[in-house]
Amino acid sequence: MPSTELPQQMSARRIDRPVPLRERVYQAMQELIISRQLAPGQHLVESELAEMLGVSRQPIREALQLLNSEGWVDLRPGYGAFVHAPTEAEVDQLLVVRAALEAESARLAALNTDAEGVARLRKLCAQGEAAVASDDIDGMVAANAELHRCVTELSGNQVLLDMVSQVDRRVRWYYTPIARHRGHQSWQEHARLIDAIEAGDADAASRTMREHTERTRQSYLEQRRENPEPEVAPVQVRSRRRRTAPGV
Amino acid sequence: MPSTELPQQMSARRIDRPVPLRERVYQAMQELIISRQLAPGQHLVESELAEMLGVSRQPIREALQLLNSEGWVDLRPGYGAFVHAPTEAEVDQLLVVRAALEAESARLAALNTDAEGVARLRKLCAQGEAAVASDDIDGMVAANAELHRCVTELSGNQVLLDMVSQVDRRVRWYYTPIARHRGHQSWQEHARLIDAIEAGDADAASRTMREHTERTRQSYLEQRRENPEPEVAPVQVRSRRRRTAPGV
DNA sequence: ACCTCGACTTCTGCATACAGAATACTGTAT
DNA sequence: ATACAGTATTCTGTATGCAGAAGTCGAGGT
Repeated sequence: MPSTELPQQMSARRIDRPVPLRERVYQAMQELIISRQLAPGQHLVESELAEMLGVSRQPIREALQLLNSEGWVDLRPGYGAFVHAPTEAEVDQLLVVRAALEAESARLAALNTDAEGVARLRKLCAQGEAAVASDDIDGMVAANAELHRCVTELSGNQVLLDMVSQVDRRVRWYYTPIARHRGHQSWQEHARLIDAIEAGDADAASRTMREHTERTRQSYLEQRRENPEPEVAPVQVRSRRRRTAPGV
Repeated sequence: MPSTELPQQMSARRIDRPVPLRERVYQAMQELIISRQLAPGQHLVESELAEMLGVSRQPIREALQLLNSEGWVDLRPGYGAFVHAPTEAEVDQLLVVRAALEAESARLAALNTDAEGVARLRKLCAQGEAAVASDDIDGMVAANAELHRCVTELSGNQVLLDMVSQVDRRVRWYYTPIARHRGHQSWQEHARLIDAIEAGDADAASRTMREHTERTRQSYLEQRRENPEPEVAPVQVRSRRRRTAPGV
């Protein structure tokens, strides 16, 4: 029974409001997908998920709706849900969109420039360079994500932030190989980007960000070409198929 | 491998598959919101909607999830759903994002330029100009929407198309006054945009689109300043409050 | 051996039911 | 009159049940 009392220690929420189950299911499933425990293409059976997560089908369904609207799973109306399997073309398109949105973020951030924000950026940049120096891939990825997010926050455009975050989650899978591929250069570009933002030079900031994300995209394409399908578990069969009980 | 892969059976896509109830509810509610029959800020009670539309609460809930993820309603976890009431700042931000995405669309469309697509654009442009000539506001809005959509389609980027469509639906409310405000000039700009796309001049196309959407945004801001709240029904009370049932 | 037809299984879609949470109301005290 | 507390009520969140549709498997015909 899911009536398990959990110590409501999440602070991001309003005072003591229980996080809806659907949201926890959403989070859990997103992580299962990112970690490949739910493989791309896999058929998701509601009752199995319900059992696996210890809840009823209802919150599962609602979470699936959400995951669908963000491109994590595909819903075939009469049939079921499938973990979305992004093609190379699709990831490429996502990176193009991301490039456009982030270039706009940088432009607006430069127009909104503010000393405190620039300081945050510098700090993150330093963290990233440190990660490069110690060859810490995960650290690079993390600092990179935070830095980009910070730029978008500094744009002051909440809609933009939501959108970039959404796109970003969908391509997060692909950052690790990219970071491995061009870690050092990437952080030089970040430094120049911050210079432009600090100077309030909107065009330069936009252009620098665009070139930066464009190189990231190129890097992805090269990586993928060298390593076409990065350990994609091949559709890991849905469920043990109970043979029809032979009556005899 | 003696490929016994099912040949035609693969397209077993029933043409008359029954549209899921949740989707019809989604459509219906979106139209109710656009037509202001459900007013911004209004509290949506699931059971009332269910009764109004003649279905159970389940498809209502699923539709609400969808409407929430697209910004049509706000979901307050413990409490309920409310028709989203966009602020001026939010609409402005949406228009900024739209400008960035559409500029990218135009850029890509110019790179992908193709005679057949340009012909479609020209035709839509002619329709729009005809609508301007006959002072047909709705015609202008429709032709405008189709033209912009067409440009994004020509970009060849499906992700971009999805994203632009989503943003576009959220600002559709505001197109009519804008069209009324600057109908004629708008179509001159469209013509120049198409020229740039036809010429394959990506920078010009991008710049033209950006200036165009930027003027649209300015037009919105002016309009809104003249007419701060375009007939927003003020939160039309939720439900007749049944006095405590007087028993027998 | 291949294809077709038919029944079975399983799953989704939808409806209903129940418990807890949040709100709004009412009465009382200051 | 205002503020506060207690109570009542409504609504959401979640679980469960049921019917129909989609897919699958197997048998029989060609």
